[in-house]
Amino acid sequence: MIYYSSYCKHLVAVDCIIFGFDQEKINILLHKRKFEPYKGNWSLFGGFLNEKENLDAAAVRILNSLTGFTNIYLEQLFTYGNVDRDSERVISVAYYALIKTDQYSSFEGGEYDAVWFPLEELPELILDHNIMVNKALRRLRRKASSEPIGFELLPDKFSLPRLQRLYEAIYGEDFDKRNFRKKILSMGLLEKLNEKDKTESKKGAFLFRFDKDKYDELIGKGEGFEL
Amino acid sequence: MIYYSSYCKHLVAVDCIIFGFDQEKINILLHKRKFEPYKGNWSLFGGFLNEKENLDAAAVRILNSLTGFTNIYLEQLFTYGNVDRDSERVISVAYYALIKTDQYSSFEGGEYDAVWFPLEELPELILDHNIMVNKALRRLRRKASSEPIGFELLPDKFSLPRLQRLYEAIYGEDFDKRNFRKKILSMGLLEKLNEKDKTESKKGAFLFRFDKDKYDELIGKGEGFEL
DNA sequence: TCAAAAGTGTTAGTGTTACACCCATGA
DNA sequence: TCATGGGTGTAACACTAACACTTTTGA
Repeated sequence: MIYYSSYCKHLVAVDCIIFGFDQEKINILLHKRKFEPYKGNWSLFGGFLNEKENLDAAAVRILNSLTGFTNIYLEQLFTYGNVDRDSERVISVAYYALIKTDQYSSFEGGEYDAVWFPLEELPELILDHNIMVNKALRRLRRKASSEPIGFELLPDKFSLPRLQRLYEAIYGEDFDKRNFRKKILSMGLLEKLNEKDKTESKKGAFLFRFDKDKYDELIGKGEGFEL
Repeated sequence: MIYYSSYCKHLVAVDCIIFGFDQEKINILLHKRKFEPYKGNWSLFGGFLNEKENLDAAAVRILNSLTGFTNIYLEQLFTYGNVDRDSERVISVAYYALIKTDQYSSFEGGEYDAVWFPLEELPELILDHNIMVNKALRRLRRKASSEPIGFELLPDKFSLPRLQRLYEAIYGEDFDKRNFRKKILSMGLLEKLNEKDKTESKKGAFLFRFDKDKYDELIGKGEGFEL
């Protein structure tokens, strides 16, 4: 039985803000739009929702088809629904993604024609995409201090100096090395490995791994991640 | 010029979670659905997005047409887009609203056929509306501690005991009276009036008013509300 | 041997929590 | 006069922030 046929229907798009970390700063992946209108201008990765497709699934599909990424952290951000935000009336549901860039190293300039831009050097984007990026960044900052999403931007094994540089990049400020270690280790969520990362120093820095099981256990007890 | 005509269109709905505070507990306003499907079942207040209507405007319109409320706090919550969430494929953008219930006192049972339910006694709602309510409550809890949205649930003038009861209701736990006062007053955002509320005690409690100008000033300095 | 990054503890200060009594008033 | 809720200060404790030197090792 069809009940809602008298109501008007709308185009629904999904746009993805993709964050990556290159050991030094947070970057956003952009590409030049492939279709009209605004063809050739810098844009987030977006597409339209299909007829029998869950919203989250559309985000995964669009991300994969435009970048090749699979199995990445993806979270709904906000829905933009002003009538005049695009040349036609389109509702856009924005998602943001966190990429472990080490898994997609030789990426730039490849088949996907995507370019990483540092946060401070973003070009002008089409439509309201700059606004979306801003909101995504605020969300990333908030979430990174209350949930362990930062690890989604790092390889599975990482050194503490690298983790610290990540958080410094996210918040745009420097932290004290000793205080940072103390706090992050005191949560008991990092497993220290018997390996070192020697790419950044001669001495080498011990590698750690985020312990998801222990995190789930803490969540069960009403505790969790707090930086 | 029309570019997007080949893409499929979708029904887009707006659903509103309406919070109120009755001096004792947090309530949610519900009504029995007026149309098929699920007619007669408990439901949030919802409707469909019109053709040339901003998303926020639709939320305002729907809220007003179903409850008579005007000029209330309204914020986008989340967008629900699973294919099977309704009997037909409908994308629903959820909003939550905070009501100063004193402004709508003789409301229940009136022309709008709406009923306030305490949080702990919610009935089963249609579709994914219970999930929406849960998410709204989590959002309310998070926001109430970092932004002065609690005042949207109180009359313009309120006593500190009442403000405290509000926060206790939101978080479901009791706070120490002296610590609560100390913290909230130390922000310097409450203006003490020369009036007392004598409805709750013989002695009477001084009334305060939230000072929005001072809050905006603090925000400009990078500070703000933190409970 | 030296440059460059990794690793390590302590202290002062700040904020948080816990706690008990007097006050004002209407019934 | 007494029952009810309003209003007030302090001390222990926990957490945060500031700070400097030693270690390792490849070049």
